[in-house]
Amino acid sequence: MKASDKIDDAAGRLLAWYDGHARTLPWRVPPGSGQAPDPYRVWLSEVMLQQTTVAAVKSYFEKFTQSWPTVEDLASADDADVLSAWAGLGYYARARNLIASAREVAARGGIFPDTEEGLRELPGIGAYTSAAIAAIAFGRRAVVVDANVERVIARLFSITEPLPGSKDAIRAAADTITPDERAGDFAQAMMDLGATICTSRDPRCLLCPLSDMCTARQTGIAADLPRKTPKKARPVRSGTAFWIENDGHVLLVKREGKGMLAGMRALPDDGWSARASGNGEPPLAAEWSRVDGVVGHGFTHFLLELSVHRCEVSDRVAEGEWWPVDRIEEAGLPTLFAKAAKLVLAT
DNA sequence: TAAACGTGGGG
DNA sequence: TCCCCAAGTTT
Repeated sequence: MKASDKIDDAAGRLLAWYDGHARTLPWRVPPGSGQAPDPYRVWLSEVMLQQTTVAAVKSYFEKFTQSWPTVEDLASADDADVLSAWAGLGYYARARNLIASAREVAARGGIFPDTEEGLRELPGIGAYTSAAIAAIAFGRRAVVVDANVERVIARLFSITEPLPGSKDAIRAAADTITPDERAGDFAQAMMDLGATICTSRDPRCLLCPLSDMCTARQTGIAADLPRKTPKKARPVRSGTAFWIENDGHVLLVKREGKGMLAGMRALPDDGWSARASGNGEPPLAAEWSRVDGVVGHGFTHFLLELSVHRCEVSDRVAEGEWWPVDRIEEAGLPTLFAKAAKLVLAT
């Protein structure tokens, strides 16, 4: 039986609201259109949307689907082209996992797994994304819980324990209102409600189709939920990037490993990291000059103040790609290094 | 379990 | 300006 009689028709209420208020999004099939969603586009959009706003994703989704219309197209692309196309979107492990997943799916004939369990085995697909794809692309009932749903459910049921400790309780509550039919529409309706009505700050309860069943609204604490455990302060690190030029070309390197910006093109640097500032030592002996100004950049877990030093060399002795300076915007630099390049070229 | 992992926009 | 936050996953 449901948690409460009052909440019984939350799904019906929400679906009716969605039929009239669904956002139009490039990766979305309109409710009631009868079109079958393309699992490739659902998957691609869901990965891009992980911790990333709809506004930021739109242009990337268009670019990717135009360059690679099918999962086989993406699977056969060069890694560097995919990473370069992802540049600026952040969380670059997503792009590396995207390539790996595309190749796995292509190897299976281009057919995506159609269950949560099957999807969950692809790299870069976790609890949320597997549920979302199973529901949206394949119509399977799945409890889809993202940050929007956490917020809606915490308020609807007045779950006051702070996140992330309340995740299990929130998921259990979400389960009680998840319908067997129209699972994909329901998931997207919850996310649209969270994104447009049940917003983090200043929820617009007067427009909410569930307002009369929302216990947090009844007690006036909706805007205070969900509570969250306080975050740690971010340390500030400093570092240096090096702009090494030769005959109108600048030296770019490929970042190794699996950590920060791994796999991405970058300027050489002095080894700065989240743990420690850089040592300031340039990668080669030359007549260096410091570029005026500093690049401030906020990562999730630390802040970086990046200085830029530049030099002109007569021989291309260093390891890396010599990239035409006047085409630096096509290099697919992560935002940090794009900012550094901009600083150099502004002087 | 907690930390690592990007970025841009809004209040 | 600064802090919070966004369709989370991996280790």
